[in-house]
Amino acid sequence: MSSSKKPRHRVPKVGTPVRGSKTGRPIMVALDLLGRRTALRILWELRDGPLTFRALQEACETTPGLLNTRLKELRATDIVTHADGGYCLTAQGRKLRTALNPLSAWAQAWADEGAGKRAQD
Amino acid sequence: MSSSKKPRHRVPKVGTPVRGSKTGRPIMVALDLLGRRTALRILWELRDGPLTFRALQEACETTPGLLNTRLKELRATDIVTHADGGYCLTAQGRKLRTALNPLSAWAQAWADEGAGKRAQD
DNA sequence: TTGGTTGCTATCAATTTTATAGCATTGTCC
DNA sequence: GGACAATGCTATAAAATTGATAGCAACCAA
Repeated sequence: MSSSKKPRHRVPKVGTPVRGSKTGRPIMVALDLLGRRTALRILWELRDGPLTFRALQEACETTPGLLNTRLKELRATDIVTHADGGYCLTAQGRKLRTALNPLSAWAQAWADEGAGKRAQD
Repeated sequence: MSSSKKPRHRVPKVGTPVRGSKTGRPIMVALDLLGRRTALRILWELRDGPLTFRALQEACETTPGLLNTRLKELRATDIVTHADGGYCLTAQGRKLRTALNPLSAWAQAWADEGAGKRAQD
């Protein structure tokens, strides 16, 4: 049987509709999963190795509640795991982290061009 | 003078604190900006050229209110612009889109491995 | 047994997002 | 000149998510 209390939170899953997309296409699922607050940040902070729940919480400047919600999602999707020394990236997670490298490179260039600086009057 | 009514919405800006980060480091600003709902999706949907407000809204499966909020942010940060035929990516925006390619490649591989499928019992 | 650390859960307020409705242009078409 | 249709939004209220804070059970060490 599958639990009796209503789920107030659902983990994105490939092949089924996710928030903002009815198709369930992988890229959409990924965009939903990674588009949630601090999801990308967690990936980023785990880049140099495992961190304990609390260390990760401080690194991400977030709250235990949200961190735990995100960790459940990232663990359920095989991106993060809770190994011996704390939370760390799985093989898939490391690949994802690598796939994010161009993003940080872009961010730096973007900042250098002053684009972000012109924002917000 | 700088408007008298209090701003209920702020656009992330390099060098100043953003949601989830007090440092204002470019990567953090980018993670905040792109970590907001449908932000990445908008970038994705504009990959093949300009779309009108409404076409973009349908493509992103979102509402005018949210779309408009995101567009303001993306326009203020020089990632999206409203040219002749509708909304489209700026030069920076196109670079960002390119920087996201590895992500979609990852998403496909991730899906193929069935990782996302195991999620959410 | 007194402390510290870790990994959470519980509550509640604040903010964000979703769902709808609708309006002021602008540009056809007849 | 109407009668559309399309575009680019704004407005409003409800639902969902996030942020802040408190606190607890398990474990380890002194």
